Amino acid sequence: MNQAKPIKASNFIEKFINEDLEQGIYQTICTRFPPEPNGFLHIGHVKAVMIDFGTARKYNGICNLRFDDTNPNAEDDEFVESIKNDIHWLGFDWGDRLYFCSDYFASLYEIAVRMIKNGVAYVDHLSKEEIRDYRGTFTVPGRDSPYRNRSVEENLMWFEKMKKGCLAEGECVLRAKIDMQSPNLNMRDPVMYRISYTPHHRTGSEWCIYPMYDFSHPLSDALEGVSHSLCSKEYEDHRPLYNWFVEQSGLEHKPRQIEFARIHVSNALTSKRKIKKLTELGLVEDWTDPRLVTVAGLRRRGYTPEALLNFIEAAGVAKADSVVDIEMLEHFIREDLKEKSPCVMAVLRPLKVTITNYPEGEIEYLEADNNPKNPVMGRRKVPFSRTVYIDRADFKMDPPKKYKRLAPGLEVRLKHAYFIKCNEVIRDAQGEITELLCTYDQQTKSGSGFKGRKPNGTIHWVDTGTSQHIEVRVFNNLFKPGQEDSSNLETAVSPDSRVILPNARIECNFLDINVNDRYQFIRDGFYVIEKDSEQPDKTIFNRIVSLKSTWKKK
RNA sequence: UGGGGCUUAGCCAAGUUGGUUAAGGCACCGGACUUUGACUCCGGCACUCAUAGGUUCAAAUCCUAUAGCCCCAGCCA
Repeated sequence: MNQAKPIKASNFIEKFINEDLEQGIYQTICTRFPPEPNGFLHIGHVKAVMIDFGTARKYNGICNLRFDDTNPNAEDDEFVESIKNDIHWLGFDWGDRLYFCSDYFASLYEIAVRMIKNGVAYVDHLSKEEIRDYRGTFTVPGRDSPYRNRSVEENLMWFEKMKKGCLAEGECVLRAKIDMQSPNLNMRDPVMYRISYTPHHRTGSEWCIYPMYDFSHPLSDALEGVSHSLCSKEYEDHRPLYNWFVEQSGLEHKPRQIEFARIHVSNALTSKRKIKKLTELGLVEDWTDPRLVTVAGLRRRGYTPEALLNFIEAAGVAKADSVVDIEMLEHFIREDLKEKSPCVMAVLRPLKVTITNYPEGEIEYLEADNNPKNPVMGRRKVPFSRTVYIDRADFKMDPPKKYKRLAPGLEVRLKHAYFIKCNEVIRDAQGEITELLCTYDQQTKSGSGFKGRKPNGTIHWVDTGTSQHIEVRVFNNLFKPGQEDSSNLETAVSPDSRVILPNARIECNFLDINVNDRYQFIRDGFYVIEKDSEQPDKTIFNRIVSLKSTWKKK
């Protein structure tokens, strides 16, 4: 396909791609998303997915999903399934281009043999410790291994033995012969193959030698015809090596590696290692815990793919180290859900209110918009009677100035219903407020157009007779402020990171309740429905994110 | 310490073939509106681009030096 007019670049990667296209280095764009199946995807991977799949999509090219499964000690099928599922959920598809590096083991082996024959690879019998020692340091150049100049025949023989399983783990490795004096440590004869008898999740015991990343990755890219290998910054040092292996392999196709900075989110962990640690310590349920920024956790929490994608796009692609404020993530889920999710009334901490001048036994049905911003979501009937619940947070004995809720002697509007005025407060023996006695004003009915006076605010409520009991889980930041980088995760995790409110009540007359449906609790925030796996009949509302502000002082 | 990167507001981030008042978003602060203290709307928010010099009529953009931060010494990826 001829790219006569370059697509407008929205970041530096696309600028490079445009240049390559203009110079005719590549005709079509092919990228790849190369996760190692050793954990669940998290928000950081969403960025990579978006860059890899998104760039391909933008250039009308293709993106391969390739699992970098070259280390049998870490990988598992459980993770390849979750990764595939998460990518689909995010809205991307690899079509029939699902690859595994392990599918290339035979080709890679042949290339290694060819490199031995060309004199650029050798079998080294130095121990792990000796190799480290011979590698030198940042300032001290490395020394050649005594095995570095073995004959091709000898190397071939030993490599054959490695492959056939005649040798023990750690006995020797295959190394690239480059330059032990290089200022770039990656070029000091990197290991290409090591021996491991751990069964591989896909190839079982077929192989006992496994290629290292630096060798397998560039060649997998070349084998697949990848034009642009987009990866994170820590691989910048590896680029010369990447190019060297492509060159030495004799493969025709020459992919180009371009690096970008990973995304970090404040007050969240975007490290697979640390997330894994949290699960192991039992500080979170598992990889799908809603407090985590794993894709599965965010999904359970109620985040939508759109919100995640918009967030990543807004955060941008650059090369500077950065930490994006988690408020930005929250902004995008609010924005996405604002017009999508129905507004319903719920009280998290119920407080009984009796409307003393409302006829006993009478029930009337009030009209309520399901979403005032989005009329196509329709309306619903809300039952109203003499006794209702409001939220304890909406009543104060001694209201501060500018308080816009209920207090003794003050009048507020019950959303969708009437003005009520608080006349009396009832307490129990412990002095705890148990009930409010109020009167309502019939002429202030919602929709009546009453303009006679202004209420002191609008609060939400549910009917005592018809509201439904629910369990609400409120998720706060997993970490105490500023502690997210703590090496001691046990003390960094906030005990308030998950609060369970067992007595909450919600209107029960709205639509059908389905798992994964999202609702706005008026004033309180956005919630998603989850079923308790142990008590499938129990309805749990997980808070996705709260509304912007509550009562601000001053 | 050798090598590789990075540095524009509280947080991200455009802008880098040098040329009028340095995009946009998040956060924040005013004000309007309001049957959600939400939403929406209007306004504010970098005389300055890590620092110091230099070149130029003109520099965030070019040159020089300095500082700070990140990555690399796995038979992990």
